[in-house]
Amino acid sequence: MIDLKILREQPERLRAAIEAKGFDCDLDAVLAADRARRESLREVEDLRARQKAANAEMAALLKGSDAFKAKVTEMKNLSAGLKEKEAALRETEATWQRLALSVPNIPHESVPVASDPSGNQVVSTWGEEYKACPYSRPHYEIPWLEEMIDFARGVKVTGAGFPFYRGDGARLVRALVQFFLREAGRHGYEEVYPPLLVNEGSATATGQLPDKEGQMYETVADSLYLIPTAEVPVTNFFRDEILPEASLPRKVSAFTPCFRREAGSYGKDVRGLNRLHQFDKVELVKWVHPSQSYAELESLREEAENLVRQLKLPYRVLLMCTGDLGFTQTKKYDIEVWAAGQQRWLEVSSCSNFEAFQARRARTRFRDADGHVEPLHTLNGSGLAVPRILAALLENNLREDGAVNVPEVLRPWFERETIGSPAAVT
RNA sequence: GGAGAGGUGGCAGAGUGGCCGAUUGCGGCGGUCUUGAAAACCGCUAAGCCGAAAGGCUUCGAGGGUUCGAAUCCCUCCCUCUCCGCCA
Repeated sequence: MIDLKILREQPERLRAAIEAKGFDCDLDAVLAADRARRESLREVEDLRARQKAANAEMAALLKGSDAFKAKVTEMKNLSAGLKEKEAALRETEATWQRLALSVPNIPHESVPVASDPSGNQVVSTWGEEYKACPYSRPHYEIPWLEEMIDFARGVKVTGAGFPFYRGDGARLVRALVQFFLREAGRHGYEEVYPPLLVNEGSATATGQLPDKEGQMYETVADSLYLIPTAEVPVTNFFRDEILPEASLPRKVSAFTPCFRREAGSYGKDVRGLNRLHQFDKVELVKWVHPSQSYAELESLREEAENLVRQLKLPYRVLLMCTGDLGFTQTKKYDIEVWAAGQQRWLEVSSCSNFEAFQARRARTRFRDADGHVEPLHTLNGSGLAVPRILAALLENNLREDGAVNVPEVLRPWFERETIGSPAAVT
């Protein structure tokens, strides 16, 4: 939800934001709905005030008296009028709410304005992009891959995009998750294991609803949604709560599977592990004081980068342009690792600031020392998403003999130095 | 899943048609007293919306309804607790 003050006082700022993000949103309709709602509200409140005043009078009157009866007759009329106005108000409120939820968040001034990904800025790179060599290949062409990641059986059991991880593959997933969570703990994040299904209110607060229903799996009988990211349940942890200012920043990490329908992206990057309907991710979420959110975005990005560096994967950081910003975000960094086999970059983390956009929808606020209550700022970032990391590890660490080196930092959980040695191939 | 009991302010807990945004207690904040503290006493102690302000309105799980008037009566839904059944 955008700040209503900005909507009313600086609509041009919003118009520019909508334009820069490339969203379709009729701001004039929103403004008209806002005016209609306020007018309608005034009418209703005026009548209710008169009704309440009459109530007090009637309470003092003798029940059966003529004066009382006269009042009842008078108030019957008023009540009928009020009922009509209330019905009208319900309608204007519903329209207003639907429209207000359609206004996207405003990009931060430091975000480059551009309509397509060519406007994204590479802000840093780490490690070297390996050139393709005679034995390098995309992970989905490694001969023994199906031993570790069984796509065919996943298709049989569920459908495309739901692989089985087996043996070393399953263990590698677990090792990565353990590593990510341990690092998050070291950075002061409280580990949380959230529900994997959320209700409509939660999905609305974080911005998945309305409009993006198509991206989430929905349960038929209970109107619950499978989470597309832990961001949804975790950000809603403090929904409808007021936090003491002294408790900020709050930092939570969460490992969960994520479920995405990816409607409309069939045929795009769908090979192997590049794009799945179910994948594992550790998500980092922060609730911070508004004055700190951009500093917190930088530290979040740094924490995510640190994970990739420890895995010794070459990566680059992109500052996303306005056209690549989501509906809810004001500023976003993507971290992409280099996958030597495919000779391309794979996005493994997305670190975003939402300012008060989600907090307003979720009614998560903080109270300062003077007792003032205001929405806080929320941020989140992947730390990290598993399958593409796995893909990059397989491709970058593939040796001439066909085995893959396992990064040093995963040893506490993986316990071996290589996987997929030629001997394992059958 | 079946039967029953409930959902009221930070917490506990009154309130069964009007003067109830709501008695009271606890907790929290401020003050008096005290060398300091405790105790005692006094005061304050919800959020949202509308409004330039004065002020007004909303909210007693959610949504409808009855009524001149609903925390209170009716309906639907959600949730919690107890018992039974089932079950990882």
